[in-house]
Amino acid sequence: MKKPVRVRFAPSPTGPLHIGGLRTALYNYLFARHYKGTMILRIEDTDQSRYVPGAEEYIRQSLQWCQIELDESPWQGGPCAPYRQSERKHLYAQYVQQLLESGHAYYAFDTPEELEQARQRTKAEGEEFQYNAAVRMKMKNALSLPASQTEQLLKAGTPYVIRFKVPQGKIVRFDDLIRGEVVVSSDTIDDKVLLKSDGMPTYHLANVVDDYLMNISHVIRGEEWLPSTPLHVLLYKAFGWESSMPQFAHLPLLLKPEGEGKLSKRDAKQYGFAVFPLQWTDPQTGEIWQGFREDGYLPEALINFLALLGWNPGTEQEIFSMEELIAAFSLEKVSKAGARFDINKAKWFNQQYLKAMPEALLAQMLLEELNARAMPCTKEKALQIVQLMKDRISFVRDILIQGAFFFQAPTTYESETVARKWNATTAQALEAFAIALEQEPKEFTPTAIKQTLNEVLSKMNIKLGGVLPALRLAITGTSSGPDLMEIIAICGRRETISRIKTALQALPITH
RNA sequence: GCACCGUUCGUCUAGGGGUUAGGACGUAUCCCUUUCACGGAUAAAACACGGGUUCGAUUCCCGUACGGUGUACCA
Repeated sequence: MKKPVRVRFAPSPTGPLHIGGLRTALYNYLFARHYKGTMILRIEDTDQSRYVPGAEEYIRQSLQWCQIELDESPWQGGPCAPYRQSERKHLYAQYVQQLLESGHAYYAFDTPEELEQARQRTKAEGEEFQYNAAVRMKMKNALSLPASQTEQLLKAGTPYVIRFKVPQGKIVRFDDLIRGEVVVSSDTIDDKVLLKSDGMPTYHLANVVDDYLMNISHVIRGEEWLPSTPLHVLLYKAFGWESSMPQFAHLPLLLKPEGEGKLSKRDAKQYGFAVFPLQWTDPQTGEIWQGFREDGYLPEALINFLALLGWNPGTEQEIFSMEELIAAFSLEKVSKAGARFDINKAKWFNQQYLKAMPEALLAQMLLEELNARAMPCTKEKALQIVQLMKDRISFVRDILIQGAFFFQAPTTYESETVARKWNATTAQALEAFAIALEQEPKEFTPTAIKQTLNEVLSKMNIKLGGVLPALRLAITGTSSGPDLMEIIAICGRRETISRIKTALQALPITH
């Protein structure tokens, strides 16, 4: 009997959603949709001290921007509501009580200071402190203390935590859908805190209880959870929920572009690219973190890029729509090793999506960029520019740089091109061309312009190739770009003449 | 330190007991374009190392090295 597929993405609202988290959400979503299952979002806000206002809303907007749809969440509700762990507090207390009664958990009264001292002591001996079977009887808890004293402490309102009593000498094994069988000795696991002194559960308790209560069939999460999964398995057993335990799949991490460690927000600053889907302003420091959206990435491109970072269908297809990803996705094809983050590839995907986009839509995006900069432009002109530029850009914004001359006459001229391509002959030719343009009543299309230019040149007995670079220089200030006749047509007759005249005055003739 | 996970071109990856080890990004060259880009073509570029198993290992097993993650009353 196979359980219906129910997966969850469980971020904690401690800041903006990281790109690695976004990929985890994506894989969960693809898996859910592939199996016609349910995609759930659960907010893991059990650490009140790390709660960041706005983070939850940021997560919502990021997923929405990426078209990752949710079936159940705090924002839309669902059969397992509430979906915020802070609102489920009473449930955890109830379940931890069950563990207390069955002897799988115990009260512990060690203060943070005492624990810190114990850690220091063990560290001095060259080892790492573990609150486990070997030391638990030396600590201050319901196991080491006489029952009467425990009762007294509780009655006196002494702060306590509830710890899991990890069984000794047990072999814990589980099947990871990506990594295969994982085997760990229970002796390497310590007596983790289940319920904190503020009455909130830790991640370990909360995720097990909630996944059980929400009928989660597959836990798809980052590899950083792999070491604590044996503990979770032990918890399922202690609760007697082994038969309904979800299957686990631990995703490889996203690594720094170079050097060591996983991708962090610091890398964003260092390498100058975004690691967050949307721009984020830190409410405490006011610091601004760039986002993929604001950097000019299309959500489809970001998703395509992210999907292929750690997963591959085994074919040579590179471009995938969300529907295609859903159809092709499987956990078996997720790779095991961490993937280095390469922003170049993301750029390439964006370029591909831009090229494939309807021109009218591109024109509209260009218009928006221009409006944001108070640069006037008509719809028609934007469309023409886009048609000319779409194959040469990775971002719509590139048009403003590579095609700056569409919006403003050049103020400087590429000096190397001036030196090589600007001379007395070209200047004469351009002057004649300008005069011809003034007199020609003809339509101002690329072909007509070219004809006019050819007529002028043939009269002067000058070859087209000799003056084209100079003309381009006068119009654009550079030596490269799309078809010059097209550019001139877009700029218009009057502007073209004006630019030629300006150049003739501005550029000295040295040869 | 201990535990767990991993290791194919610079990067993302395909493959899998016998292959010219395939693709993509990036890089280089050429073609196209009197420019540049796009596009096309070509090239350089990889199975971490050492032992097994085997007729044969990049592929399977074991070590080593290296890397990653975890080791909180954080998630």
